[in-house]
Amino acid sequence: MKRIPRATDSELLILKILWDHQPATVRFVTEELTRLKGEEVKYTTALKLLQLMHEKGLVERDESERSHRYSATHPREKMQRHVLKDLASKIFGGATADLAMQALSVQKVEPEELRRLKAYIDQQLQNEEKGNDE
Amino acid sequence: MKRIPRATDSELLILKILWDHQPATVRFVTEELTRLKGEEVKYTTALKLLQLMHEKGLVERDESERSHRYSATHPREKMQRHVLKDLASKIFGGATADLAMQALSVQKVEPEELRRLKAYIDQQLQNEEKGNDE
DNA sequence: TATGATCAACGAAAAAGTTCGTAGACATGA
DNA sequence: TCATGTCTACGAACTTTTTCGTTGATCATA
Repeated sequence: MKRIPRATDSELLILKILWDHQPATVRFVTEELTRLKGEEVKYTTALKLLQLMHEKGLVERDESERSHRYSATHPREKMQRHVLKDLASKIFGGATADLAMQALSVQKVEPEELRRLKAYIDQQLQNEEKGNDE
Repeated sequence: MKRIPRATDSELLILKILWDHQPATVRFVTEELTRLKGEEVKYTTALKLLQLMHEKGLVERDESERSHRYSATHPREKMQRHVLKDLASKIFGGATADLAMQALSVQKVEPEELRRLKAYIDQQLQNEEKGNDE
């Protein structure tokens, strides 16, 4: 049960790129960073970030080829939960339902999505009745 | 429509304190910070942070007494949404319903809370039918 | 084999964020 | 008035995060 290290803003951005395009080379990450940030990011900048993330254990590296391939160590959902938890403790009083509601009001959510979420909640309630814990 | 400035981690912690105890003196914030972080925070450290936040427009200051009283500029919910939005853009693909679901799975949510959330969703769906936008 | 391109590693500078000591203003009370 | 304590302002040291230039190795190809 290893602890997930804290990711900085830039690191989160890189993780997002990796989850979508894993495994990825430094070159690719550099170009994606440039695209997402809307300003040029130098190759060595991306390289350094990935190296630091590798030291921290946030990413894994396949060195079998000259240009290394990087992948996120933790799956997207796990990391998202981790980050949300951190955020919740920081500015939400732990009331996760509040967090969920605020999340919904961030932007317009499609009715279909809302129904999906509702179904998820119903399922949670079912489990509750059965006395199941997570 | 002024832009909300980006808040750092320490600043979020201070905002949380302010929302609960507004308006507050530097002295009070110092003590709360110490309590929340579990390690002593010096008075001038809290003062400096509040001063910087004031410059940024994150907090307002009542200088009518010798010990100034600080308050958060933006209400809790607004700021929470703002931070969530920021986070969503960083690691969620914009799928806010996903964010909401992850939020719910961060920790066990009480059935009552779940029902409250469900009611909220129903209300959203109602509005949808009526063709109301936010 | 020479030339130019690409790569990882590294170190250092720059930027952003945090901590705190010191100084001077003001207040309180002996 | 003098000593003591609290307040704001300020600047500097320090830490963390981000950026990038330089170097030497590897590779492709003329």
